[in-house]
Amino acid sequence: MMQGESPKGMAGAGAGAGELKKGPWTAAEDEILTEYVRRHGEGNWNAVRRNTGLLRCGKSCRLRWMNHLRPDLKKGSFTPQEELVIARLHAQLGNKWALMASQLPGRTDNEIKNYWNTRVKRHRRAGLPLYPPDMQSFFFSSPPPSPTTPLQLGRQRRTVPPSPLMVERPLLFAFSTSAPASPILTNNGNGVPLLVPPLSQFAFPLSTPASPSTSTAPLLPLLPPPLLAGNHELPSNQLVVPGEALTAAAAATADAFMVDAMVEELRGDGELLVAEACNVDQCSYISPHQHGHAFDGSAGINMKSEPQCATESIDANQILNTIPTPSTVTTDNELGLAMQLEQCPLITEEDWNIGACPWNNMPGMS
DNA sequence: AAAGGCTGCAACCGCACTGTC
DNA sequence: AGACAGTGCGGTTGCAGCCTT
Repeated sequence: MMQGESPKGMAGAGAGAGELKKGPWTAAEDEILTEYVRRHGEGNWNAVRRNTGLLRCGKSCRLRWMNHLRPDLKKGSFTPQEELVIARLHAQLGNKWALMASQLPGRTDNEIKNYWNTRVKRHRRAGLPLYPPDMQSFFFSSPPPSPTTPLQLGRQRRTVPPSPLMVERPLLFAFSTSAPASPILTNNGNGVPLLVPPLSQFAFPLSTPASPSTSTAPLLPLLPPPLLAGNHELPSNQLVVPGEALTAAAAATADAFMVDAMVEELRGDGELLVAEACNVDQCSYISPHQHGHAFDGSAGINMKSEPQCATESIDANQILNTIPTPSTVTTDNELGLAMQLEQCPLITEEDWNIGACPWNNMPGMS
């Protein structure tokens, strides 16, 4: 029985006036919606119903168009490259499906979300680490938090969910040696304490060994953790730095910028094309309080301003070597990673490499 | 061959944000 | 300033098809 034809969902042809149909879309409905969008363009989805008689709510129309009818959608399963991008994006952003989708042309947030949730289930069942080992070691000096679940996190809407890299991002920053203030002890939402340095201590010191004295050009577009974003509603168990808050837009921009660089990195053939090394003043994460331009109030994904920066190609080892090791920070998560990796001794870096042994060749993977 | 379990995916739901009046 | 509509997002649900026993 089709979902839309179930007694519960039946609100279509036979339904009373004003009733909205639910369930799977029919080809005829698709046709109507496609034709409407072709004529009027996207947006104003509630008008679809008014103008076409389609018994679907605006949200349903939008969803159908965005996820299935858009002509630029890419069909089929994810490529290994895409899977790697998703894993990396998730490592950096957490469950920011829309932002991730914006970096994967032709893919939808729903698609990515479904893929990832499936992956989480598989890996959990198989006792495998969620992220490739190189990412575990690169992004996390401690392991990524376990996949978010409602039980663990509760409702987190607009509260800057603790994405793995958000959680760990401070570790990728060098602290200003001239600023002795203590890091702020906060919480990642899972009850795991985090060390978040005051914003004033964030710096971009990851200069290349070749130019160790020039600290204005970061190797990676690493950004202050959005945990500090003042416009975000933070969970009560997270502390903010008063007066030194980034705006949500700035934080989103930061993520988008970082994602761009990451995708760029993946596009590089063999060599890790890492960063568009920027003068800090030119980078778009700067708070609008400091720079009035470049912030139009729109969300981050549309604000991928092209930094006016020189591009550098840097060997990955350089980056790894320049990332400060937070030797004094040991969390439950770190212990967890050690245990997790120990439990999976057969999974090597090679196993995760594209082509060599894609994830879907792993045990339990189809 | 049949039954039950599992998986992938489409769609819905509720909340939050944004713009307009 | 507040109400409202429109939109976006992430979590969840339910179903069809496949797989296993």
